[in-house]
Amino acid sequence: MIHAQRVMPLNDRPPVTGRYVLYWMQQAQRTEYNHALEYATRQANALGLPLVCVFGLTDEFPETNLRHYTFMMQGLAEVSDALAERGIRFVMLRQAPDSAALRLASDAALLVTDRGYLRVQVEWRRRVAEAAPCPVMQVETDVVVPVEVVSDKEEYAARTIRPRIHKHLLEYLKPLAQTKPMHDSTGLDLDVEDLRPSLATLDGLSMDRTVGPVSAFTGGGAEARRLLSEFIAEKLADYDELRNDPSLDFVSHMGPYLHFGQISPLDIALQVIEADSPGEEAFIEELVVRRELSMNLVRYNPGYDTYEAAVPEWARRTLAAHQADPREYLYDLEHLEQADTHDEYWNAAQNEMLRTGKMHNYMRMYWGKKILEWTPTAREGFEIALNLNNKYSLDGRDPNSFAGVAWCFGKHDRPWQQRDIFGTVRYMNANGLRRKFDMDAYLRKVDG
DNA sequence: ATCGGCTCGCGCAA
DNA sequence: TGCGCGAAGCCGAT
Repeated sequence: MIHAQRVMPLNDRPPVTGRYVLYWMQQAQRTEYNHALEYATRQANALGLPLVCVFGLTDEFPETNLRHYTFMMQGLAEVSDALAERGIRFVMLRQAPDSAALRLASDAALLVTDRGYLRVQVEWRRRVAEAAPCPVMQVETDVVVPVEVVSDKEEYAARTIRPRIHKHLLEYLKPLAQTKPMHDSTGLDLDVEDLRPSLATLDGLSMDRTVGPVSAFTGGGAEARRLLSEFIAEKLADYDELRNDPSLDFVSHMGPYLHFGQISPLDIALQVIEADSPGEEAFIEELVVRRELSMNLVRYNPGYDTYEAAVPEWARRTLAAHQADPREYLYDLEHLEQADTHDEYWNAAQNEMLRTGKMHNYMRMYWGKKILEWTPTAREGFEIALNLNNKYSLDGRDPNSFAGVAWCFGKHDRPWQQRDIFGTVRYMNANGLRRKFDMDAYLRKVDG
């Protein structure tokens, strides 16, 4: 079902006649469990019109490179095939997402899109809603509980958002039925030069190619569902106990797929609950409470990517008070980027990200805490951590990335024991890693 | 191995 | 206004 709270009109244009209903795909790059696509299909059927899907492929997306584009294109090739099978024309244009949507909006009776929370995504939608001659509807499909249903303000911590999410969780854990379009649109004459969604198409785009594709993760909904099935069958039962151990592989690996909208969090949640496993509670906590806390941050804090706005006042105060503390180790961006520090665990974490496009969740915390410790100011550390994460992680620039980096600097956390450099911001060290995990095994895992 | 203290502020009870 | 308690820890005491 599609709850009314998922649907938001972005302008107040009166109904117009048109040749088709347009689904502008941007954040939710999938055909399964996509409320926006289903909403668009039902509207098209109600209006007796065919449905067309448009996607704008730009090489000017901030901070992206061949690694991100390859993963995304693997998913889009699959989307293109799946839409064709359902009789829906998929149009990929070499244009910015907003201008691609507007290019086809002129002949649309209605434009439907999905929702993204980053500034650039909000801005694209604002421009489309303003310039489109037809009504524009946004359907929120990349969270389990719609962000504004959970809270109308920036939440302070997981403990404040948790009860607000759980209050609505059952209500939103509802399957989504798939509707078949009444009219086939694959043969529609649209007078556009569209791109073929394939890896070869990337050759024609100008982008940063210094960060290459990874073999550790293949993009696309099929691969996401395969990994999810494997996780549920072999790892979920021990998730609570073993998820933090970086020498093991007891995580779901859903991050990159969620980032590109290649799988739906609702779909994941329903499958995990269906499995009736002891790991359910811990997993839902990560997938829904903590993930949607990061959506809350990006939605309500316009400076989510800056030190001054994203890091809370108490943390900035205590870090500023320790600004002048001597640093035993100091590294610049280049040395950190090349995993060239005195700390073999940190280097391994950085190398894991460089080589696989993903860093183990627990090491991400350690990694960020050490950047804070080894850079001249907390502000510089914050910027370096964000920069490296966005560049090399497949899920860089996700709300989770911004929240995760900010957490290392005190966001969504509480003060702890006073110490040098950190003040009362939570500290982590290598002894903790060794105490809890087989770190030699982690080093072998990354280097092997 | 286990435990308390560290330290701040939100949110609820009163 | 008071009070309990918290996104993943550390450290020293027992």
